[in-house]
Amino acid sequence: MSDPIRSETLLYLTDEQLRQGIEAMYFAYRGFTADPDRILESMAYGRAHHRAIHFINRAPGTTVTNLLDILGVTKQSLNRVLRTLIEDGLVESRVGTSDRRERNLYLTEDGTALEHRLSDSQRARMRTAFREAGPEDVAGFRRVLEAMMEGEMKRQYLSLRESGK
Amino acid sequence: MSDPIRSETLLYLTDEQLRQGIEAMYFAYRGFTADPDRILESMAYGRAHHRAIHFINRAPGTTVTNLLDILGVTKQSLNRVLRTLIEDGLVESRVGTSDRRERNLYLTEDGTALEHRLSDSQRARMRTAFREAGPEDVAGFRRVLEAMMEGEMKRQYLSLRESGK
DNA sequence: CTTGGAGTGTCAACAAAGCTGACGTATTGT
DNA sequence: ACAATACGTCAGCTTTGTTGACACTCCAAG
Repeated sequence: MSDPIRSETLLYLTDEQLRQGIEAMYFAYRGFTADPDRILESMAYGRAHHRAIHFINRAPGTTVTNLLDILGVTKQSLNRVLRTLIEDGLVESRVGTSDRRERNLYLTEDGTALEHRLSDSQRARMRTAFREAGPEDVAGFRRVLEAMMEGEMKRQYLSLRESGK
Repeated sequence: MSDPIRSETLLYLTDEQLRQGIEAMYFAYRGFTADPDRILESMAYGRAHHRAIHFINRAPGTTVTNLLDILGVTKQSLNRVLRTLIEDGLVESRVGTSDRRERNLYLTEDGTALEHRLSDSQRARMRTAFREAGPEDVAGFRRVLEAMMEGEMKRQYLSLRESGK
């Protein structure tokens, strides 16, 4: 407290700084979801469909249980979303080869097309923000976000990150 | 493209890097809301109540219209939340002094107490993440988030930021 | 002083997306 | 043979968002 160096160093941890971080997170997340939301609302879909499509594309052949773990919702909730996507021909559900109780999920051609539209718009905003900020800031952005995740989610994030080529 | 320096510098803008940024945002936001959500679910409240309480605390005496602008919801939706908070004695709605059509919103003692519980838990996580990352990373985090906001929301964020002592 | 419009509150009806609980079926492994 | 697992589905409830309509208060301009 009386150490000027220490209090200087820790200025970024004041309640006011933390509050600004909280509000930044709130407003930025709204920007983050705004573009896909606009595309989705023109169809009969919502954010839940987007999340399912994203992670099926991310890990083709994933099982329903795996998707439930990643999304952290109940199977009833996921099933409602998944059913419409399958009915609309965006997602294909194939009986598992090794374990035939499982269903492996894949995007169809149409599903892939929608995924591209959605992720293109989201990446465009992310790219603009990243370019505006620069590589150093992006590294900091990533480190802070990773430190903010809960244990189990962080594990899943890192495992997706690792499988990402 | 054929310039090695340029392609080196722009490596952080590859689609894979952007996708990881998107997933980091998704998982981090869930961590970000997890603690307040746990507190709120024990009462009859949800995230919408939290947001109202946060911004009323942030700008005491704010009007309903101002709050609508910040939160980006319809007045019917906000009104439902606001009504329960007023009934439960957490928020006070005073008739405006200069313009008596307006309602100035304030937290009561109980409202302030709940605000503290909520923001304490959220700040604790933010503080841990900030400390884990360090001041440079936090600056980057903030700059990227600001670049990610939509125009109108960024305006509101900056104006809150400015009024923050 | 009247009148138009802004700020607010509220009613009804509806939708998206989460939840719990219960049950059925197919399949697997012990 | 039987218990456990993976999945699907029915029914019902909650929160939080949406439209549309209407009433009231009040300010300001004509």
